[in-house]
Amino acid sequence: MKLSKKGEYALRALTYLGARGAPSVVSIQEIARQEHIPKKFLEQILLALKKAGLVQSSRGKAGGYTLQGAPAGMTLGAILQAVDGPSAPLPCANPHAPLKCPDCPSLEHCWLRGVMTEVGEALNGVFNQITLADLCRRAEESQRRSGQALMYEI
Amino acid sequence: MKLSKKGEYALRALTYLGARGAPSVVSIQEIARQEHIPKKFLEQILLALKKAGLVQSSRGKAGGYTLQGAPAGMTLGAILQAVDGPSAPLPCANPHAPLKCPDCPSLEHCWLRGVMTEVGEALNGVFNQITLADLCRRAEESQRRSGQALMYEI
DNA sequence: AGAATATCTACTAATTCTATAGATATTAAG
DNA sequence: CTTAATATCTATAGAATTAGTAGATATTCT
Repeated sequence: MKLSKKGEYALRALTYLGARGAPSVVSIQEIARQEHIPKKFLEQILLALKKAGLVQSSRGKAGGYTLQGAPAGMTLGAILQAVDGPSAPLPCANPHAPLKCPDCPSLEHCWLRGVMTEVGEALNGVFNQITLADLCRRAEESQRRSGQALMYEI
Repeated sequence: MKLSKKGEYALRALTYLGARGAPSVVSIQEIARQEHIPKKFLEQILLALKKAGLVQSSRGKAGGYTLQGAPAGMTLGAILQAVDGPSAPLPCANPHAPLKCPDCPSLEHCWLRGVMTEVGEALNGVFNQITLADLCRRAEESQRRSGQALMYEI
């Protein structure tokens, strides 16, 4: 239920990219500075986002990251799964690759499985209805209200 | 989004109580044995459930625990909150007692707050729509199918 | 009095999460 | 061709949370 730091940083970084409007190339360093995220940690996060196909990167001088695709097509669920890995309430409640829970005698005997699979799907539904576009919109509203940059710039 | 062991054990224990039908008194030891839960750990869990008003207890010989109220009135949300404490995606996204997140300059400047508050409420909605009665029903179905006791009895 | 139970507090062990370190590869520019 | 700025990758350390254990006390029934 609690958003992990990885998740939070991923949302901040992607929103920062999204708020740039046209797909511009932004370095890890810039994002880290502006959003107060440890640079080396952000490295790993952006790498995970890249593996998931949510951002593109270019190396070398003047390299950096760019959003891959429109913010409206990038759900909270996809973002969090990219950095935190797939998540089900119980190992056996993963709809795609159900695993026997360590304590259960077998998949079939776990009576929590059915309910928890449904719960997990309902939770995913929540995360999949919110997109990066929503986050960007909110961030810009907030920026307009305060007259300040996204998060920390004063 | 992963169910904690405390949460899982709480659900199992309460379902065990609920499946007894009429509010009968059951000892920690019996629940622990039948559901394969470490006894001392279960102690703490039942104590938390008692503090939250979800179970009653009686001490002394022949003492034990009883459900407080009907299973249909006991939501998954209430159960998990009792053992794991209140939970919001971010500290600032708690609808009742919002706290400044460690990294944020202030509550007002956090543009994640609005979205995350909504997400948290949607997630709570999911947990509050499922009750112990649902779990008991599922458990009994499972039991009928396999001809076995709730979880482990063979 | 004795046996079986719940209650309470403190502590230890295991696991997961967060962050850092350091080496390598790539690219642009001078 | 050298330098500077960047991404990439793997390993590890440090911190925090979760899971589980231990032991003493209080209560109740027989």
